[in-house]
Amino acid sequence: MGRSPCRNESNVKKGPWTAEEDEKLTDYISRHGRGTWRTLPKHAGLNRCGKSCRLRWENYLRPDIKRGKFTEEEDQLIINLHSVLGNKWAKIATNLPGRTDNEIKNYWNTNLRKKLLHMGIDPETHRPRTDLNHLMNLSQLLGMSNLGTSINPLANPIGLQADVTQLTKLQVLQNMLQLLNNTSLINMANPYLLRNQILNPPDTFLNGTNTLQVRDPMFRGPEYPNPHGNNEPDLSLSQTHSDYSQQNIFKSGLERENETDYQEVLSYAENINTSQQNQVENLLPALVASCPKTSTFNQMESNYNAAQVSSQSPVSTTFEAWEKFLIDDDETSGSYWKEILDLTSTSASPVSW
DNA sequence: AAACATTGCAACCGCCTTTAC
DNA sequence: CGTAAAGGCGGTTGCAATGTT
Repeated sequence: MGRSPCRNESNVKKGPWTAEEDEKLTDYISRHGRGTWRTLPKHAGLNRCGKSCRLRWENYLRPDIKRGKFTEEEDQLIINLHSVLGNKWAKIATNLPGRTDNEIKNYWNTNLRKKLLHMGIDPETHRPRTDLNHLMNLSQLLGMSNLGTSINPLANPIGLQADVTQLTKLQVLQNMLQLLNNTSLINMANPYLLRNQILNPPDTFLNGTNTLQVRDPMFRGPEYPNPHGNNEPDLSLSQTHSDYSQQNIFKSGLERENETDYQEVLSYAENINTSQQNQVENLLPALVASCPKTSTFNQMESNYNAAQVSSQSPVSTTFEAWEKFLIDDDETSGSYWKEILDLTSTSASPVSW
């Protein structure tokens, strides 16, 4: 295939660009247009290879480049697009005007990736992390949050602690279920598992609402409505990030002008395997997006149905289904959790798993 | 204040795809 | 149709800036 031009040009300069070089490049392109990158350096009086010039122009000098911090909306869009497209930075960049693929890639690796990891989401797969270290951290977090509640139940009048507790519970549960499924380990002695016989592979946990359904401000758009009509942030469970993001990604992302991606979405959606759909119908609701492969399938299905989802009663969201599932028998849930956590901690040695 | 660690990001490298001949 | 050149992309690196001990 084609050679890499820079390798055979031994005398070309490398490393950071000087202001003078920038000026030469900008000046040349503004007067003559881009032309052929290979011949551009010679004509512009630059001792650089064409590739280097292209990179400098595309990632830094181009006049339409947007500078400054990424907004919440951009964050959200990148996360959503990444769950659909994976590391296709160039494709993702086409949906964020003024942002370059390199910038988005760097931002993902330095910020968004860590954000997701902190939330217990695997940034590669967009699914809950299933490594045991993380699981144990969550267990600790859960323990701490319960302790805090018992010490001073009035310390948090707006219920943030309850949110953290609930979220952590959900995360622990989801992680454990996936662990159990991944290892085909079904402990028949555990009443919780007997009650919720889930023998399908983890992908089948997903029932279509597979975007991040976590009550974290990071995942909420500014236009997210507050049903209580006050100025406080809406921490209710009545709407999920899924509802918001599915519309958001559709409106501001794929649908806008990227016809290829949009068609891709539709073609995936049209190929939904109905038997698989039926199979997952009665299973547990999904909390987060899945790996790119299944995520693509599910998210595209979700996007395709976004209009329907948004028109449904807000009560019938996935997150609420989880909440109901966990809280229905609140009096006994404490013992359930104790059992589960005990089981987890005693089973956490590599030998057991 | 100095040494060390971490972070953020521009730039490079190598591979793949597209284009021209 | 085959091949080489050029463009484009994603992974990785190197280094300056910043934070921590």
